Amino acid sequence: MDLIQRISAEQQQLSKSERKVAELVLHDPETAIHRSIASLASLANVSEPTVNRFCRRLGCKGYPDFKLQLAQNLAKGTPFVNRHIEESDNVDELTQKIFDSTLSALSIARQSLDSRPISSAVDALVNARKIAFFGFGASASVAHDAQNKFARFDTPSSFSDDLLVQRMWAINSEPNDVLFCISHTGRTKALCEIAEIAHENGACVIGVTALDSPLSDFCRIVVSSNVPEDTDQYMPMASRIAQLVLIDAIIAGYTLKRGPQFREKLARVKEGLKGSRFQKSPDSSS
Amino acid sequence: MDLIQRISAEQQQLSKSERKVAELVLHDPETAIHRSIASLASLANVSEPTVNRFCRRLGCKGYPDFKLQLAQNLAKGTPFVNRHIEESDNVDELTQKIFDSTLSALSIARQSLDSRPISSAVDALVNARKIAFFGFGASASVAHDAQNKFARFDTPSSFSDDLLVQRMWAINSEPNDVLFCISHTGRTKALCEIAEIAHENGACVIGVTALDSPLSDFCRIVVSSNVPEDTDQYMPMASRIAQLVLIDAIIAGYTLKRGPQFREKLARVKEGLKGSRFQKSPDSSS
DNA sequence: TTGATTATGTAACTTTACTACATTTAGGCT
DNA sequence: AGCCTAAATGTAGTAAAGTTACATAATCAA
Repeated sequence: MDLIQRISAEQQQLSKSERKVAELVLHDPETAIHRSIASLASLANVSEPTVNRFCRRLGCKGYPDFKLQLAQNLAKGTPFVNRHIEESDNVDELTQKIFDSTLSALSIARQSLDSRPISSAVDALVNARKIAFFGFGASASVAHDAQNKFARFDTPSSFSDDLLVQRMWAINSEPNDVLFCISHTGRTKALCEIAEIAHENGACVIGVTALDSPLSDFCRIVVSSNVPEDTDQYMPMASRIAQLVLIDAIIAGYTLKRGPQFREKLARVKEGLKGSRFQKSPDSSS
Repeated sequence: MDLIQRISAEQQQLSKSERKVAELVLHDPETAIHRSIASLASLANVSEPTVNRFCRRLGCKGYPDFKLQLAQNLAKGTPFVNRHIEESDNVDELTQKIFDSTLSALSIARQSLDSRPISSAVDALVNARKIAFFGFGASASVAHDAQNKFARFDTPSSFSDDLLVQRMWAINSEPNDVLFCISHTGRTKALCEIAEIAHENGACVIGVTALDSPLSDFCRIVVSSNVPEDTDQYMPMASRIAQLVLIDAIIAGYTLKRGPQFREKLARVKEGLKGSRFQKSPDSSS
C-alpha cells in the first residue's frame, strides 16, 4: 500500500493535531513536498514535532523520508483514490473525481489481471467462423464497440442488443463460432439463456463478466476484470471501461497473431475510411 | 524531459568533478536519493559545493530539490508511457501495455482538462426538452453508451448511428433540444452536416470532439479531451475511453444538479432493473 | 612563463530537522 | 466535582544538513 492510501487509511486513528496534518497533505500533496517541516507545521497550526511524529506513525524514518516517499507516490501517478462525489462539489472537482476513480479502477484491474483467458480468447477468435457480441444495457454499448472493431476484420461479426436477434444467432450457432457475452454482474437472465443455447450448440462462449456468476457457467472462457465496486451508485462507470480495455487487449492479441499481412489489410481499411472525412491530418476512425 | 535524461544529456558539458557526480548518480540513482550531500560528495571524491553546483546546473533549486526530482523520476519507473506493442510480445506483456497506454492517455487527459464546457453542457442538459447522441464508427458506441445512461432520466433521449434517422431528428430539432455529436477527429462529413442542420434550427449542439475541427464550427459547446495520438495504429483505443469518461463527468454533474429527489428516482430505476437478474448481490446495470 | 579565467575546495553561516523535556489536555475513578 | 494518570502537544535546545562567500588550485591563451 502506498503512502497516500496509508494516510487516508490511518486518518481515523490519528490524534486531533496529527489529523490536521493528514488533511493538509491529502488535500494538497504537491505543496507538502516543497515545504520544510516548519512551514508545513505552521500551515497546519501545529508544532514541528507533531509533524515529525505524524511521519513516523506512517512508517517513515523522519520528515525528509516522508517527503521522499510522498514525492515518489505522486510521481507514480496513482493518487487516484476513489473519492466519492459530494453534494458540494463544483464541476471541476467532480470531473477530477470521475477521472480519478476511473483511473483508480483501471489501475487496480491492471494489477489483478489474468492473461490466460485473454490468450485463450485470442486462440478461439483466430479459428472463428463467425463472431457475435451480445449484451444489454450498459454492456450493449461495450458489445457495440467490440463489434465495431471487428468490422475491420475479415471474419463475419455481429452485434445485437435485441433479444430475438440474439436468440436466432444462438440457435444457428455451431462449433467454431464465437459468442462474446458481456455483463458486469453476469446475472442478466436473458443473456444467460442465450449463452446456454449457444453453449449447447458447441459454440465457444466467451464471457466478459464476473467469475462464478450464473453466466459464467455457460462460458468456455471467462475474462473478468475485478474492478472495485462502482463509484457511482446509480449506473456503471468504471466497470464498463475495464471491459472495454480488456476487449482492446484481446483485439490487440488477435491482430498480432494474425501476422503482418493481416495488419496490411487493416492499414488499407483505415486508408479507406478517409473518404468519409474532411481531409487535413489523417487520423484513426471516429 | 526528465531529470535522468537531462543528466546524461548534459554530461558532456560538465566539468571533471561534476561529471564524477553525474556518473555516480546515473550508475546508482537509488542510492543518491537516500544520502546526504556530504555523503554523496565523499562517495564521488568531490566537495559538497561541487555537488550543489551540479544540482543547480541541472536546473534544480538545490540539493534537496534535486533529490526530490530524482525520486519522482525513479518512481515513475515504468510509467504508463505509450509503449508500443511489438511482434515479440506475449499476451501478458501486450495486455499490460494496452492497460498502460490507456491509463497514460486518461491521466494526460485529466491533467489538461477544461471544466467550463462540461459545466455549460450540464446547464444545457438541465433545461433540455429532448436529447440525442449521434456518432459513427467507434464514436457510435460512445453515443450508445451515453444514451443508455440518459435512458434512466426523465428527459426523452435517443441514440442513432443511422444517417437518415439522425437527419430527421436534426430537421425536427428546436431550441432547447440538445444534440451530442461525438467524433474524435471532428472531420466526419456526415456528422458535420447533421450538426449544421441542428445548429441552424437553434438546437444546442454539443461536440465531444477536437477543438478547431470542422465539426466544432457548428457546436455551441465543445468538450474536448486532448488525448495523445492513439497508441494503436489501426483503430481508436484511448481516445474513445476519454470520451466516455468526459460524458460520465457530464452525467455526474447533471445528476448532482437535478438535486436529491431526482436521485431518488434514479435509485428506483436501479431497483427496477433487479427484476431482469438472477438475485444474490444487487448491483448496477450490466 | 605569466595573467586571466575557470574549476574546486575550505570554512563560516544559515537553515532544517530532531530530541529531551515541560506543559497542557482529556479521560477515568473516587 | 476534583484528583490522578496517561496521552497529546508544544517549547527550547542540539545536531545535522545545505548553502554562501571566499580562497586556492588548475587550466589555458598570449
